[in-house]
Amino acid sequence: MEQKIIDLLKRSSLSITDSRKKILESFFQENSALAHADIEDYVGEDFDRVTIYRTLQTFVDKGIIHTIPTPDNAVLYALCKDSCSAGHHHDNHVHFICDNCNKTFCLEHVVVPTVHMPVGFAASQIDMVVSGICNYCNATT
Amino acid sequence: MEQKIIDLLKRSSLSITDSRKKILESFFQENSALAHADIEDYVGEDFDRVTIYRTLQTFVDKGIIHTIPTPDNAVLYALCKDSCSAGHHHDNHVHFICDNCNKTFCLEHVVVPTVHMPVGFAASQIDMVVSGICNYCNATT
DNA sequence: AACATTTTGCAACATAGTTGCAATAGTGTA
DNA sequence: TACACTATTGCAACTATGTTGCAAAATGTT
Repeated sequence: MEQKIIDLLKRSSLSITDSRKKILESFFQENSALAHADIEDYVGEDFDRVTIYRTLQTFVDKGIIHTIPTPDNAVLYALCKDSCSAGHHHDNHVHFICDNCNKTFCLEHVVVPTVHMPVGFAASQIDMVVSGICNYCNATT
Repeated sequence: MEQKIIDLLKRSSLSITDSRKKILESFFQENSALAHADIEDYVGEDFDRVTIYRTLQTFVDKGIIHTIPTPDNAVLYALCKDSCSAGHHHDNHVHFICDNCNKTFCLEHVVVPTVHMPVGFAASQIDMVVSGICNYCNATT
């Protein structure tokens, strides 16, 4: 894990710092998308709030994570797949929010469908967020 | 307009107050979705910030307006069509955000497509937000 | 190890949204 | 129209979230 994280940082030409390692670790540890507050909880008192904001912004810029829009307007972040590179995200998959456990997942294999736009409208990006019950909650209740 | 607004409030069994009239007016006046700040600008100094928050919440509860999730996580509100009733929204249409003029529109006639969920996931609500260039901006540039 | 460059922490600030409570305005009834 | 009852509003205070400038500390390079 430690090595995987260091490799990822090097590949993105970022210097290896404690906060970056810890924050990336939180994403690999949890398998769902994380809110800023989740990360703050995970890293504990080790790092300043501001550092987390800046680190997340850096990761987004470098294509390591992407943001997810949610209906309740909380900012969520999730790891990008390897195909993402700096400034060129490929996160055209559907995001799923579980109403039960409240976790958010990337449905990597569910591609956002195209829709037919009215005359005059030109689409450049499409976000799709589905909410409901996730597979884990469905299996255990 | 005044009468249309009063009728709408009565139909929702809400008392007719100055702030409710003024805030509804802002939605009928502008044809796009509005952020809290837009409404604050529109009503000026007439009403307290808190009143606007509470009024918007009331309108959402009564099915007069609905919220729109946006990729940059600003809360937007737009008028519901008549088919919406209290606690039972039918806003299953696509929302469009113009990257040029920054306005958000309800594409009432573009229905959110269904997508095939992975095994174990049950979808209950789908939000779709498209960004690009709107018909007005495409026509004038 | 020494230096230049990044990154971090702190303080201060800005914006967004919430809550309790007293004052005010709106509604139905006589 | 006046009254009383209820709903709504404004104020103050508070929490949460996010940003910026600058000095101190850590990182990468030689």
